[in-house]
Amino acid sequence: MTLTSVTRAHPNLVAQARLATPLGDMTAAATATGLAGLWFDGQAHHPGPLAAPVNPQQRWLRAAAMALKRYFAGEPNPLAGVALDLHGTPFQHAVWQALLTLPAGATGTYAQIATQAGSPAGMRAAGAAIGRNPVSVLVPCHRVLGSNGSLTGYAGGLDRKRALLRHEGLVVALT
Amino acid sequence: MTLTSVTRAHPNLVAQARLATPLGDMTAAATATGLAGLWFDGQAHHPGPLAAPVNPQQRWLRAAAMALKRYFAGEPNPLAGVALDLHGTPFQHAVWQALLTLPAGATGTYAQIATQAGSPAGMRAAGAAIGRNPVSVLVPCHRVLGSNGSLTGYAGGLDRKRALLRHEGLVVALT
DNA sequence: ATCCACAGGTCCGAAAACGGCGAGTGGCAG
DNA sequence: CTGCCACTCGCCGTTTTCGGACCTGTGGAT
Repeated sequence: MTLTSVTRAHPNLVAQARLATPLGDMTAAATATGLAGLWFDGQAHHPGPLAAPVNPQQRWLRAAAMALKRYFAGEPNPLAGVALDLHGTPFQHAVWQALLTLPAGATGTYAQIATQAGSPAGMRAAGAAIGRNPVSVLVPCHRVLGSNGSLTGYAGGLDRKRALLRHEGLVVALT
Repeated sequence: MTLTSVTRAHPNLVAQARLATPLGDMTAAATATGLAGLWFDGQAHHPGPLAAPVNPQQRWLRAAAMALKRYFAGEPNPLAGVALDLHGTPFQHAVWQALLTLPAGATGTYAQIATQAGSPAGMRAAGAAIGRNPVSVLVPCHRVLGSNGSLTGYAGGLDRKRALLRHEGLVVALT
């Protein structure tokens, strides 16, 4: 673990804050350039305690708070005005970028995302990359389902995935 | 488990409504093209809660309501003016189509329907397909009996099957 | 730096199980 | 001999289960 520990968290965070949502409290983190992370408490791949100072007034953290508010109010395009500064491998960036093309109320499959990310056979890898999405909710990794329509997984727990989809007007049956 | 997240009902429903009948309340669903489903509460293979908005004024739902009324009033050909837009496999479509050739007061056997559907040896498969008939009552799956005359089964319960047949003037003994 | 081994996560095809059946068989009464 | 059950077994489309294959990310070793 000598050098360059990657993806655990963004290398140059400058601020963090706590944000409350109908689905539980979250931690947000930002660099000077944009929003870098947004995690539910205790979710999978949570980066753990952050070094950055708490500062809810930081530009991108305020923006994130407003975006979340807009999202849960059902407004379209909640990410407007929020810059993202994500940290990951090229493939991960491609995958996360693909996620952003899914509008609210729509869903995609892992295979679809993989194709869009330039690796049509890499659906499993896409699954892994999606699981590591650093910005929950706003980067809509919850809109990706298995090719048979099953929920298959969510870092924040399947309950939240169901809730998010339901909030977007989709009818979710079970598991 | 491993269930699909989106309901396995017709993919593009646009409206649903509740309809009352002498045999119990039903849920009806329609696409823009025609009536897509009609289920007794709690019947087997009920699709569960539907995504479509409630709208009793939708064209095919009004048509279905009138058709049901005509049926229970004993009028012939109650389906006149009602378009159907059913969702199923080719075989299922063939079976359901075959059902529509049975006039009120007449009965057929599973073997007969299977033959008519193009699969003379597939009576058992026909039974399964008939059980999944999405439009109860109006698509007369209740007019199919075992080759020995037994009732054998009905998604809405044998009591309703008996009642429907009796209403059509048939003398039903038992089982 | 580079390489290698391993873990994680989904799709797809084949195979088996599951029904709203019928026909054929064999045992028992009448 | 004839008729009636109870049982078994073959049928066939659909659904579900299961195992294998593939790509990337991580971390330790060279």
